[in-house]
Amino acid sequence: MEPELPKFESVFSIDCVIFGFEDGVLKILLIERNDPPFKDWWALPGYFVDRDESIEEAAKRILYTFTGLRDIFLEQFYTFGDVDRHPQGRLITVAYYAMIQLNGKKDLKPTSPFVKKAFWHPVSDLPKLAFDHTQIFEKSLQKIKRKITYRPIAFELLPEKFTLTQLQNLYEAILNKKLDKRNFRKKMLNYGILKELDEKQQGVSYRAATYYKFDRRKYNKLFQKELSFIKE
Amino acid sequence: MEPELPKFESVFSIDCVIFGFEDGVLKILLIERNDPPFKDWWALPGYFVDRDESIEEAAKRILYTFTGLRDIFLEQFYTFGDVDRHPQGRLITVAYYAMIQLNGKKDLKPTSPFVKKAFWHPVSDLPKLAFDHTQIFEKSLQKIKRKITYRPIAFELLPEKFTLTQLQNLYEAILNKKLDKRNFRKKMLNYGILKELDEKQQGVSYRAATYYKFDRRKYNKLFQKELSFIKE
DNA sequence: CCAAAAGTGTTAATAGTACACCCATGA
DNA sequence: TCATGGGTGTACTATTAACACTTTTGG
Repeated sequence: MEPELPKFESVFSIDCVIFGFEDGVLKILLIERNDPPFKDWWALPGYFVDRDESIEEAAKRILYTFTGLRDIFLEQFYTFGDVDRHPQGRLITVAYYAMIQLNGKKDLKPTSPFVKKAFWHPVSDLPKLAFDHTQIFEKSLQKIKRKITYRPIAFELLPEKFTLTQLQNLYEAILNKKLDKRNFRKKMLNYGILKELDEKQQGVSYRAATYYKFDRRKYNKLFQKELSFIKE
Repeated sequence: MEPELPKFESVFSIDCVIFGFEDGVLKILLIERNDPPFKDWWALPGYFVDRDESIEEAAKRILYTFTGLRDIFLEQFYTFGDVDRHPQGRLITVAYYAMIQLNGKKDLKPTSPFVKKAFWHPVSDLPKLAFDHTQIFEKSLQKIKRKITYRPIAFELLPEKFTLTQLQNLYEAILNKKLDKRNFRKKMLNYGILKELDEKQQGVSYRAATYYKFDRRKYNKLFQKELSFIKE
């Protein structure tokens, strides 16, 4: 048997960058803080991890109590630990990002007393955020820019049915550059991971676009070998 | 002024996966632990972060005291925080990897009392490691496999002067697959980031290979836009 | 002269890029 | 009939993949 060793306590937190996409605009979820430090500031949803929950569980719990959102796939992307990043002492934060279908998830219902409100905000126009959250956001954007080029994570941001133009707008919003329409469509359709639906747009005053669906099964077969997904 | 807030104390640690390359074999640096828990086990170099040092400073300090290695570029790649990953309580660990030129750095001189010895071990044949270090190593390998395909981090593992065959062997060791010699050379030379030297191998009983040097300046110009570096 | 690794080119297939007009729809 | 976005093809270039023999060197 090993001798009895002292127990230690850890204090650490998580922050979440939740991306959504609406009206061709890339947004993230912010909260207004209800408590000091940074009371009344806008911030990323984040809080302390309980001692008996995994980091991911914590991320999910905090996201739920801060926003009412559930069942979201979160991916860890970086850990921030500068000595002076929190006024109450040394605190490290494990940061996660997620991408969600924003439609139908507009009315956010925080139940946590630490949150005054939760809301979506365009990434192109972010104000100064609490703590080092601006830096955390920037790192997350950097990560997803890279990731959408080799993994089809962008589909997470779109509704079940979407048009190719919506998909292209999303890529353009994340990569922050224009793409060629014909080449984009050719490429996306070539992968064979989009299923064309019979359904078309309704009630638009221009030619109705065809809806497509992401075919996750075909994707899984195709991308087991981790191919490059789109060139930069 | 904001009201006085309670201070908190964090306990967390770092672990390092240090890659080296020698005789065509990819290796990592292990230590033999001198203290419980997992006394006498082999482990990744890692220890607690001091309260007034950044995570990266801690990683450098710990690596130095555990191995005698200095001035190494460390890159954070993941944070491990399962509830039961450490027998003394909840502990999260920020993991870093580094790639170093192994030649001339074979005699490792740990000064820390927590370390019995430090040594290089082939990755192809790792024993069971302390804590969740096997899992940490596997994640690091996954990360560098991806990274060498778009960034020339592999050069860090080679001596200043190297032959194209050495470079190819390294890629093959990391990716764990054979590459075509002609295509590999063509591609590497095409990037224009290798400088051919006048020098050739000495004293080999076969045609002497030309030495090359990595041209960091040209690389920086070329890869500002983060191109894809090698296809998988 | 043998063993061992260095070094070298071509071809075919695939993927990427650049580019402009007609189509369908509702108002 | 007009405004709006949907939808389409071709030619060129670049990249990738497959593939085998000659050269140099020391022993």
